[in-house]
Amino acid sequence: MTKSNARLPRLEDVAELAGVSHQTVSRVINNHPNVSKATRERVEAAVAELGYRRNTAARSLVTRRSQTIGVLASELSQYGPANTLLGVEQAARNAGYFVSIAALKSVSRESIFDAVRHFMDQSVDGIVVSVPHSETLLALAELKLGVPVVAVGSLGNDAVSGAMVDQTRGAELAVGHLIDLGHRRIGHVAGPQDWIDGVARAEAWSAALRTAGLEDDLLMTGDWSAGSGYEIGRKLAAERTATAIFVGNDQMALGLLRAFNEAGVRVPEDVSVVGFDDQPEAGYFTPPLTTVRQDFEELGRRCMDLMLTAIGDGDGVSATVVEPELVVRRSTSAPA
Amino acid sequence: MTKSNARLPRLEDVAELAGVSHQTVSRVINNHPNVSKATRERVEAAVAELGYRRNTAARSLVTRRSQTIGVLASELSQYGPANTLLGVEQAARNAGYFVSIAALKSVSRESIFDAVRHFMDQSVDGIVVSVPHSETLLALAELKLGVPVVAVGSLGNDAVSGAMVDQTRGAELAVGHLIDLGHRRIGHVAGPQDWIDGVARAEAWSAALRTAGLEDDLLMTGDWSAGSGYEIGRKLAAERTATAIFVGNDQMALGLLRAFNEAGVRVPEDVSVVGFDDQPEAGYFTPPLTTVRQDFEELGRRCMDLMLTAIGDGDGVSATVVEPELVVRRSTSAPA
DNA sequence: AAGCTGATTGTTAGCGCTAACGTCGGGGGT
DNA sequence: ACCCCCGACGTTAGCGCTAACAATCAGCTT
Repeated sequence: MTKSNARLPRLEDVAELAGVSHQTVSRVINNHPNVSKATRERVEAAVAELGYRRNTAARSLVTRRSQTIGVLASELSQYGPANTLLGVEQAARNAGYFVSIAALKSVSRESIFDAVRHFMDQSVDGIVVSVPHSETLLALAELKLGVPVVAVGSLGNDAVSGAMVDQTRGAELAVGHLIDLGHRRIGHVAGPQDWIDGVARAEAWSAALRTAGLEDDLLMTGDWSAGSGYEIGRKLAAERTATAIFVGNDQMALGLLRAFNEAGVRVPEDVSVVGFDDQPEAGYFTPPLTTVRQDFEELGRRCMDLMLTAIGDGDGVSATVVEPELVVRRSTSAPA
Repeated sequence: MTKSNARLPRLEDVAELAGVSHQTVSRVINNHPNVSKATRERVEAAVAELGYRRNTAARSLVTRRSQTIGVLASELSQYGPANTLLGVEQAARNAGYFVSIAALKSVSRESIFDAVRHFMDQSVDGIVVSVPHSETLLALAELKLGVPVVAVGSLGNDAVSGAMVDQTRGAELAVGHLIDLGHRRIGHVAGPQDWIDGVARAEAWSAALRTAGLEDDLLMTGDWSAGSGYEIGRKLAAERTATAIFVGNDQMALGLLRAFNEAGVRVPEDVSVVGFDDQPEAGYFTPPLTTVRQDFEELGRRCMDLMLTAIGDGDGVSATVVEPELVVRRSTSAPA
């Protein structure tokens, strides 16, 4: 790190210092077996002395592998996607990979292709797709791009592997909790229905209600934002048909709480609210939100595990589904 | 994108098809001036026909530039840092750069060095540092690493350039608003004092109060989290010395609101609260939060502007300070 | 008409690395 | 004693690209 102007040392320089050929140095660097202990140590000493670091570009050129994983993400400013990225980054760096990102401002066939092209220009060794739009997977499957693709938030398809939090289980936890409390009229504020998680939660909510012999007719759809939750909350406060609401994420739940508060609807006395995600702030809403925790970092790590196996240097991966967890706080109680 | 098994076309292939030398193709690709219109068009046609894309590794090897910007970030799961990254990524991709990230789980000399080494291994052309710890800049200045560094959230130093939101102005806006409303006892919940923004806001709060001839003795320090805001809020609710609180960020403000609500302290009737950041949820807190908006994406874009000029292909940049904006909602009012 | 200029194109030599193959010697089997 | 094999190295040939220089040719000038 010190010498800023001088040329960086190459294999050749190390070889000279160690009194071997550059190829032997390469072998040491790459942990090839057939190097005697003595030479290995001598080379390692030379590497240390010169502060040698291998040139990624040269290596990539010949191996045709860039040691880089591309992460294609949307909604990166949101808690879930951001933490997933964190998990991926951590696992990738541990495995010696670089992480290149491309954020999508809007999800369209065009923008996806553009980002993928960006990654191919970089010859990434794999792409993690954290764009939980149903459309995305289709778009990706369409262009067969010779590198492994791992999808976040779905189990993938025949062309793409995937890691996800068990949405069905999560919705069951939420709905089950409400049913256990004695609620019979349980509504759902769903996320956009072109989002994988949005439909998954809505379907699981519906299924859980039917299984319990309850009606699943109180369904509304937001756009994940607190604002949309607020609008829906106002309607809900006016109607007062449900005694409990299962909301698709914590942010919409926040909007709901706000609307209920304004309308004089008490939570949980008048209506119970359950969120989804358990973002760090959820425990400080008014009232503290009962919600379903998703471990996004773990999700990201799992993605990277899948990626490594797909690329070929993986160490064998077990599960692809992360279990969610119910966190009970003070936005739920038995109905009046 | 179609041919997955066949070798990707190289300059040579394009050259052959166009009936020119590979160097001429290179010239076309790189927009060198001295190429006749006819050949240029012929080459471009060949490029299009073969779907040629230049090999980054080979190019990097010879030019010693990777077309990659490293973004060193911490707290990526938070609204501010995440959006800054978004701004950087967008600007970088527009300028034809790749964005590589390294997230810091904890900020230490060790972890910073590690991440920087990671970037140097990748021969990044520049590093954007979004780790608003005072310590970070020192650590970075220490190791002179032959590439430009741009710091987010500070104006940098002699070795590092920087882009920031005008924290002083932001704090003035917040405190000024409270003073205008008639408040005389205005407290501050600061962020950690080893964070640049944390001290900047605290100092500006203090300065603004003194200028107005008011006391600046009501200072408490949190860790940016809603939890810490909650703890502080409980104390504040018990003491009831201040009639208004300027909080270092929206999340701590959320905790404060929660604590006040529990303690029966009404906002804004009993005490006014101003936050900082204006994250999208702030408008849906109970009550909706008056806060100071920071345009993080713009901040990220500015960083990239600075980076481009530092690297040398910049188009001349004006300001490095982004103006904050006061957003008045319902958590502030005149004192009783 | 000879020579010069500048625009356009081609040729050559690496960038630093790894894969493939060549070499060399010593130990074990016969 | 001979041969073969295999471990431990070295040598060679690119990977695909760009920089630097060489070559060619048309259009001028004198």
